[in-house]
Amino acid sequence: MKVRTRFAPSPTGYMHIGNLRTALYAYLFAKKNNGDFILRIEDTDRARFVPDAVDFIKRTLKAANIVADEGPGIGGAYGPYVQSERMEIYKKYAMELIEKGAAYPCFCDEKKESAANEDKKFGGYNRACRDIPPEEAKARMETEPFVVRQKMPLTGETSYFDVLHGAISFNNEELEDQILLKRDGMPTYNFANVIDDHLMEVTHIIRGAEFITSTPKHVLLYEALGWETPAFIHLAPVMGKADDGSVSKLSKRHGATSFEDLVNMGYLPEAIVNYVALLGWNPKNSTQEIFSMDELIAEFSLEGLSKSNSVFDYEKLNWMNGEYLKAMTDAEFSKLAKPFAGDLGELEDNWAKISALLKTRISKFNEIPEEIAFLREMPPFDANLYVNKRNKVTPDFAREILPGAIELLEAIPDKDWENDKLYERLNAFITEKGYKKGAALWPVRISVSGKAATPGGATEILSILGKAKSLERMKNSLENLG
RNA sequence: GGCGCCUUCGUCAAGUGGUUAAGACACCGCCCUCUCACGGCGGGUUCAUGGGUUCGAAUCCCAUAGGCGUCACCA
Repeated sequence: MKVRTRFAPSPTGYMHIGNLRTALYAYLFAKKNNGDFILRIEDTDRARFVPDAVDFIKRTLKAANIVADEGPGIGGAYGPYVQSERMEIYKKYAMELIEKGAAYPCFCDEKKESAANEDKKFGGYNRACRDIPPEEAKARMETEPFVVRQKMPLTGETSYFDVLHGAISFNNEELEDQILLKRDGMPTYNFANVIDDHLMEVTHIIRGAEFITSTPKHVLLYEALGWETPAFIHLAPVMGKADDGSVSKLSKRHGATSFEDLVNMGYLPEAIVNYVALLGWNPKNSTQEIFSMDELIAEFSLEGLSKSNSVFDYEKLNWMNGEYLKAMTDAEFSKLAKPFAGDLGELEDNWAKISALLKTRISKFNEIPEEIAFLREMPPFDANLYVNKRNKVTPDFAREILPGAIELLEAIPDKDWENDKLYERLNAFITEKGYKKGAALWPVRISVSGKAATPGGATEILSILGKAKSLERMKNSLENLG
């Protein structure tokens, strides 16, 4: 039998990182087994419907390089793939269950139903509806508003096998007569889900652990319909860590939690996918951590899934993103990083040089503006910045060396104002004077950057700034030294 | 609260009765070095607790604790 998995989000206009991971695993499993991956939109809650959310989901999956074989706008033999377009189908099966006596319509008014009632089993209203004869039910359904409920067993237990967790069972007493069709005619998640997964021939349901406790309801539905149950795989949730060290389900208070947020911060989609893949899954027999999508597909297996919660760790994501950045060519990096650089003004022409220096120094693109701020504008700084213990540099030494360095640089023609030549000249000067290279170049770099740490060394910064600006900065710095 | 799932370094995790309990991030040290970073080398820190079973337990069983989830005409 061909493996078929699905990702079935509700259209909220937001792709939580946990959902992305669920989609990824479903996709990887399908592809690993030469199966199909289906996108299905579960938009049965009219109140929460967000316009354009379907497009958003599709764009997100595309950016993440998760490709659906079937879905809205993609096509496939099992459509439509949007639940609101499948109303007739759900209605048909609901009627079938009513005929069978496995479900029944409830005509009680909404208020009464929602009122608290000790008889929870029947949703807080009278259980008499349960025994309504099918004929009478059908007649009243023509004129009165109703919901359809499934008759749940009063005793015994329902169990199922979860590929990850093994056998799980629940007492049927815990289950109330679940609603199949809502008052507005829409199916509930529990109902539509079962119908669609069966009709779309889904073989493996990969979804979040929050569905563990509602799965017995689904199982009872499969049984009532006389259908075989698919395999269930319930994934442990992704947690976030708060500043106080406490851990809870990943949410806004932990910072960015959607794929889009992360991309906007300057993380690469490939790196996010790679990191998320490893949050709750690991390749057996290997310590590899950097994976392309194809490698993930090749390595993926259900055995590598973790049963326990995992905590989203920005530090590790940073590292991984940095690995992807470093693996890029300078040209690729330069191009992708550019939109994060802001207005470069006169530095525009030197972006290639600047970005090359940035590549090994940032973990994500949004660090760029701060990294290069000193190039736009000389930051004010204190003479103590000239102090460098390791090279035994002091402000006095800066006073000593700077005038000579300025004089030397001033003599260099514009055409020779580039890194290699600058380095060569400065080096010759340093050797001649008997200075140590590290010690001599430190004050130069400070005088021109005003920062203890910079992307690029002294000569690289000089070359980016250009002769005029460099000398202006050096002279000012020397003057400020007094 | 009932029910359910889970529990190896701070974090991601390997491990399925006998291991010096992998590896990675982060952290620390050294080397490299025109600062920082990159790169190289090295280091510390872990089996939630208490009982069993066993010659032997991170691995099996029970209990406790803690975390998470779920109890909707939301998914």
